[in-house]
Amino acid sequence: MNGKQITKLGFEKKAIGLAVAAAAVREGAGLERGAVLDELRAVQADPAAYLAGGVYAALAAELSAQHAVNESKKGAALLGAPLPYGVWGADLIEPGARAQMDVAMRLPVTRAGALMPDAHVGYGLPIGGVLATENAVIPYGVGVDIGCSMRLSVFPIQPDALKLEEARTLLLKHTRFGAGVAFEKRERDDHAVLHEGTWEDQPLLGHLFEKAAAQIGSSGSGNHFAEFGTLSLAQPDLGLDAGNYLALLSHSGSRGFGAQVAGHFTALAERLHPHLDPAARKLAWLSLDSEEGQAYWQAMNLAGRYALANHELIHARLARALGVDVLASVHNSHNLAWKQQVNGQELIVHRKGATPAASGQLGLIPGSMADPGFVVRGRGHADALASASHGAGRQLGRKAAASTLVKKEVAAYLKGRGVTLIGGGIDEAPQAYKRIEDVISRQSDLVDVVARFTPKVVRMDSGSQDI
DNA sequence: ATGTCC
Repeated sequence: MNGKQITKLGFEKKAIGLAVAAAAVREGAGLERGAVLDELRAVQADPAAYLAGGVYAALAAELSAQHAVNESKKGAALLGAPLPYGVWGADLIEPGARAQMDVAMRLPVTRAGALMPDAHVGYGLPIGGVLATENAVIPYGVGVDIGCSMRLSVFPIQPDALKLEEARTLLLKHTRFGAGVAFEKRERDDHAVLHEGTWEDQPLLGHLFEKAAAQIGSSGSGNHFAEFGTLSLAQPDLGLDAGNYLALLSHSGSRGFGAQVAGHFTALAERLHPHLDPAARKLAWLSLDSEEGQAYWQAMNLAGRYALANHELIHARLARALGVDVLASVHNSHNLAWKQQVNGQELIVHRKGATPAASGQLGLIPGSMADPGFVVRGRGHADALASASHGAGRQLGRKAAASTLVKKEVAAYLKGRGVTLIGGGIDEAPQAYKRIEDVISRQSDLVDVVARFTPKVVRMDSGSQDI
């Protein structure tokens, strides 16, 4: 028996030599060439049946390995062209974000998608990207800050009744900002989310519990904020009369806990997809049929509840300090994946910096530290997968903002709008963001504006370069 | 986004 006959049977690479060697043994034992070829065909047809032992075991193992690689490559191949997807505010979106969305729309697990008008480049899926997949979840389709969210509390207080100095003092006393920060031990609050049994369901969660318990109620860094301002209702809504109210708006996420969950599972997804096209490496997914996919789903949802708990504590502390009950509140997550019916099929809808906007659903879309934010009500637009933007969106990256913006101009912008800033890096300057009015105007078919929030006293992380 | 390795 020679290599040519073996190759003709369809054996490849290392399997050729192993098949030749096994055939020589069988011919040596007196078998006719035709019978040996039949045996080789049988091994090829069902390698698993020959793995246990015998002359064909090594060949069967190699064939099984080759089969697994081929299946993996087949399952990881990108579509030749992106599936079509809706884009809102295309004139506001940089080409890089479109290119990232195009790659996401070529994943074999993708079924639908949309790009919101605040879109800009991120890791894997662009910020402002909405992606619907079938039976698969993409850790970087959710993002690093799992469960990043917004909360608004409206108080029974006239906006001018809270003096500037008192607002500053309250924010400094009751919020904590910065990477790695936590409340001092005696200041630490408790929350029901810390008493869930979920923490004991995975070693990773158990390991991260102490960090989560230490950081609960804190706000983090980057674009996270807590701010007092004026909520203006032109018409009665949210259970409130029309008018102006003192309100608190916060943007916070799942802190170190969520970041570690995201890092762990995206690395795991990448390892499980070694044959994924390098262009889509950061979009590696986990099947919801797999143990890993179920573990991510559980951890992601816990991080989502934890992030909302952070907001609840921030708002509870400040409401208590003000000595009032909250009149009305709105909250929404904008970095998360949800099970959602899309064209009659249950899909996994990832929103990475996108506000859920089902028909009638309330949401919050902030502008910047010195620009208005909006309470919106979703219109449930099917092509947008019932979503809207999560903010104004960056028009300058962090580095570009730090190198091009001038402190003096940022200070003038704040002064012109009567905004007092505590902390705040220059990379978060209003000039680093798109104009919120433009972004809102591009999505009038996705949401209706319910109310306007005008920031007055804003606290953010100091970052490396204060304004 | 996060003390940049779970």
